[in-house]
Amino acid sequence: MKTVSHRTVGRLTLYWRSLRDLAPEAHSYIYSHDLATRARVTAAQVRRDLMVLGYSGTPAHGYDVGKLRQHIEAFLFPSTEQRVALAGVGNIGRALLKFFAGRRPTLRIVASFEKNPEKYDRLVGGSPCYSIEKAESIIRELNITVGIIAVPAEEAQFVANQFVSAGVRGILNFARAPLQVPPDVYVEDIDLAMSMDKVAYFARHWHQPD
Amino acid sequence: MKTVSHRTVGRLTLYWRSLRDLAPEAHSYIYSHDLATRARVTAAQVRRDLMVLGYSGTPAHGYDVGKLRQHIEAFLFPSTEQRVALAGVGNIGRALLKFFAGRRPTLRIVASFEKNPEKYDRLVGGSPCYSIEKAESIIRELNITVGIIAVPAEEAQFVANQFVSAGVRGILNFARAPLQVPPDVYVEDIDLAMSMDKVAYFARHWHQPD
DNA sequence: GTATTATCGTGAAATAAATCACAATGTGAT
DNA sequence: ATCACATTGTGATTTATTTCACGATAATAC
Repeated sequence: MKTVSHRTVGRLTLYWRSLRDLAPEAHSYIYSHDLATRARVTAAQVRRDLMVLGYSGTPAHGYDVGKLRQHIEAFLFPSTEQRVALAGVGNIGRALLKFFAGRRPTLRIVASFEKNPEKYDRLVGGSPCYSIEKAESIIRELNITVGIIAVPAEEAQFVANQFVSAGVRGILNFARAPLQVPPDVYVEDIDLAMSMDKVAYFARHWHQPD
Repeated sequence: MKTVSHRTVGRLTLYWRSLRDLAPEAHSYIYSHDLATRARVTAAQVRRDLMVLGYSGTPAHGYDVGKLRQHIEAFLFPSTEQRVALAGVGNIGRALLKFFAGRRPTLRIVASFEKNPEKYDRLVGGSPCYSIEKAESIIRELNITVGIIAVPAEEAQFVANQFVSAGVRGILNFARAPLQVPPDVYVEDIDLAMSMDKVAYFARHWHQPD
């Protein structure tokens, strides 16, 4: 498979969401500029992104909503259930467990891990929480391929190592610590403090139009 | 002021954090490659980023840790307290309130807003929660310039409009809806579902080395 | 049937960001 | 003093991403 831009993958989820949220009867076809408006990008960007799908619209009607959506789903979503584990059931961790619970049939958090004995060995946010000690064996056993890290910065690298050696291939990292992982493991960082600082900075300094 | 790259601003917070966390006595000087390792970027990237500060290191010792930190702080942080409001005290909103509480002296969440009457008119996560109806007047009154949106997608644009017309200049948006704002208002989107989808996608597909 | 029109797909150009590569610098060894 | 060295700051280059611009296409109007 040809390599697809990072950002394109992100925007495809925006398009998918827009299509999903269309009134079912109102539109059976949609134009690139309409999709673009909904996702707040340009029409050219939409058309460029959709090129990766191998599905074409027609000049007359644009894109068939149902078909386009199916092609995005085929591209973006796994064919079999993809399992996720989360480490660190503090403030953020618990909010994420609740947020992601039942959100997608093909992407499911099936376990969480925690260092603090008062928090593990019970259900948290809809899935069982285990001692972090058991992470490696449980991840293997349940065939988990995606990990979420929501532990303090000091422990993030340790958790990442456990995840990677157990077979996790993608990590969503909320810890305020840049992770060291093998090049074939994908890491997406969400650094809340950094984002906040950026917003505060640009709120004070004039910035270019979008 | 010359316009500074989006990403540079983000990385400066990483460098600042690295400097802050150095053992105070261990290093009074630091080299670009050392900072680079800590922030998991390249040395050239560090030097390029630091150009915006107008502070130079010396070829012999690298950067004076104290001075570099001061310059980053002067660049990145406001001179007077910058006030923040949050809308939507659900799962994510409450976690954010707790997460940001007391984190920085110059950046403080001073109010939250909520539609549901059962949740407002009391303290939530350390700051008072008001009816969303009062947002505009309270934002003006308290001179709030930064807003966090953690409401459902359907209400996000309404809240953004309130924020903007009350004088908010930067928005951290957790809603899964692209916002429409004037070009001089900065928006940073954190789309948890999109990030999760991206991680899941790239966990399944081979990707280039970092 | 032909002209008109709006849209699509995509090569080419523009813009943004990261990396390379090297002259300039200042330090310590001899 | 002089040399060798590691590091800095930055112009030039490369890579990534977005936007432009236009030929091709198919529906509709006449």
